[in-house]
Amino acid sequence: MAVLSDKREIILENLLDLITERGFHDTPMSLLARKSGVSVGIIYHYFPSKEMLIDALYVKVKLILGEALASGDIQNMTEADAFKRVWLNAFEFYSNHKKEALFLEQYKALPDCREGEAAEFLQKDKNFALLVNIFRTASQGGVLKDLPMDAIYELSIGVAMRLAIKQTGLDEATKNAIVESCWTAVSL
Amino acid sequence: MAVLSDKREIILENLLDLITERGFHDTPMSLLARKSGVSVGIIYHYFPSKEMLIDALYVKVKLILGEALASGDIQNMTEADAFKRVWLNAFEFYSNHKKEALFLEQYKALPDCREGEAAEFLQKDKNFALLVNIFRTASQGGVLKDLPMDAIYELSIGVAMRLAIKQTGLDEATKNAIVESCWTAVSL
DNA sequence: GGTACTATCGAATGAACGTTCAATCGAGAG
DNA sequence: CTCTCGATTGAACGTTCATTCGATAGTACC
Repeated sequence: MAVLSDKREIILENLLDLITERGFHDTPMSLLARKSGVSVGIIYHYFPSKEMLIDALYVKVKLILGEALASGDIQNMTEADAFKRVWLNAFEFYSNHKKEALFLEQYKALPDCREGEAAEFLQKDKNFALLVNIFRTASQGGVLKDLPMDAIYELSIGVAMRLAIKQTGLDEATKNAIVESCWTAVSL
Repeated sequence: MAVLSDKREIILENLLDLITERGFHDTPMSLLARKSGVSVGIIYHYFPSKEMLIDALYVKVKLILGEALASGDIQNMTEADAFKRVWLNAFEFYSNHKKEALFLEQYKALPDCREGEAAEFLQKDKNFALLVNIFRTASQGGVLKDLPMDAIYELSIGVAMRLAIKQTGLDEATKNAIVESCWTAVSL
C-alpha cells in the first residue's frame, strides 16, 4: 500500500530535481520517467497531464512551506517577536530548500500561471490562515505601518526568501541585523 | 538603411509582447514571424538562433533599464537623496514598463540562464558603473548599514521592482512612505 | 550589364515531445 | 483455479518546433 504513494512521491521528487536543474520545458516526461525508474505510462496513471503534475508539485511545496513558516508558538508572541520568528523561519526554510525555492520562483514566472486554481487547495490550509491572520491583526493593531500588504510582504518575507536563495552561509549576527532592518522598515 | 535595423527592432518588440503574454516556450519562431510581418527566414538573417534572439532582447532591456535608473543628477546629491531618487526611478520604470519587468523576471528564472555571457555587454555600460559606484561609496562612507550588498539591494531596488510589477496605481503618499521605509531599513 | 552582396521568402527537414493504448503482470476475492 | 482490477510497460502516434536552404529580388559599385 505504501508502494503506491511511494511512486507518486518518487516522481514528484525527481520532478523537483529536474525542473530546478533544467527548467520546465527541458524536462521531458521521458527523462522524468527514466530518472524515477518508472515508465512514462505510470506517470500518466498518477497524474492526468504534465500540467497537472507540475501543479501537484506546487501544492506539495506550498504546504510544507506553510508549515515551516508557521512553526514555533507564534500565536503567543508579541507582534515583533512573531514577525522576526516568521522571517527567520522563512530564511531557514529557503536556505535549506533551495530547490523548492527555485521551483516556486519558476512557477510564479509562468505566464499562464495556474496559481489561482492550484491555490484553492491552499486557502484551506491552516498554516496559511494563521499567518494571514497574524499579519492582519498586527496591521490593525497599530503595530505595523499603514502600508499595503504587498509592501509589508516584500519588505519582510520577500526579502528573507530572496536573500536565502542567493546567500550561502550568512553568519548569525548579519542575519539578525537584517531581520532588525526589516522590522524597522515595517513597524511604527 | 533605416529599414534594416527597423526590422530588427520590430522583431524584438514583438518578441517582448509575445514572451510576456505567452512565455518563452509558447512563442514559436513562426508566430513571431507572422506577428512581425516578416518571414521566419529573416529572423535567422538577423539573429543566429532563438537563444541569441532572446539574449539580444535581454541586453536591450537591461540597457534602457540602466538609463532609467541612473536618470537625474544623482552624482551631486546627498546619499539619502540619491538613494530615494534611484528607488523612485526604479519604481517608475517598472510601473511604466511592465512587459520589460516581466521579461526580466522570466529571463532570470531560466535555469540555464545565460545572464553571465549576456551580462558582459552590460559591464561596459556607464549607467551601471555609476550606480554600483554610488552604492559602494555610500556603503564605505558610513551612511549605509554594514550589510551585504545583496541585502541592501533587496531592501531597496528589489522592493521597488517587485511592488511596481504587482501594484497598479499607488498614490504619491503611499509611495513616499515606502521609500522612506526602505531608506530607514538600510541607513544608519 | 555584370558582379557581388544583402534582404527576403516559406516549404521542407528532422528531431523532440506529450500523450495514448494494447498488452502484461500480480495480488486478492470468490 | 478463475475473474477482476489496479499497476505497469514502452512502442507508436501525431503534432509542434527550431532551423536550413535554394530561390528571388533589390541595390550598389565597377
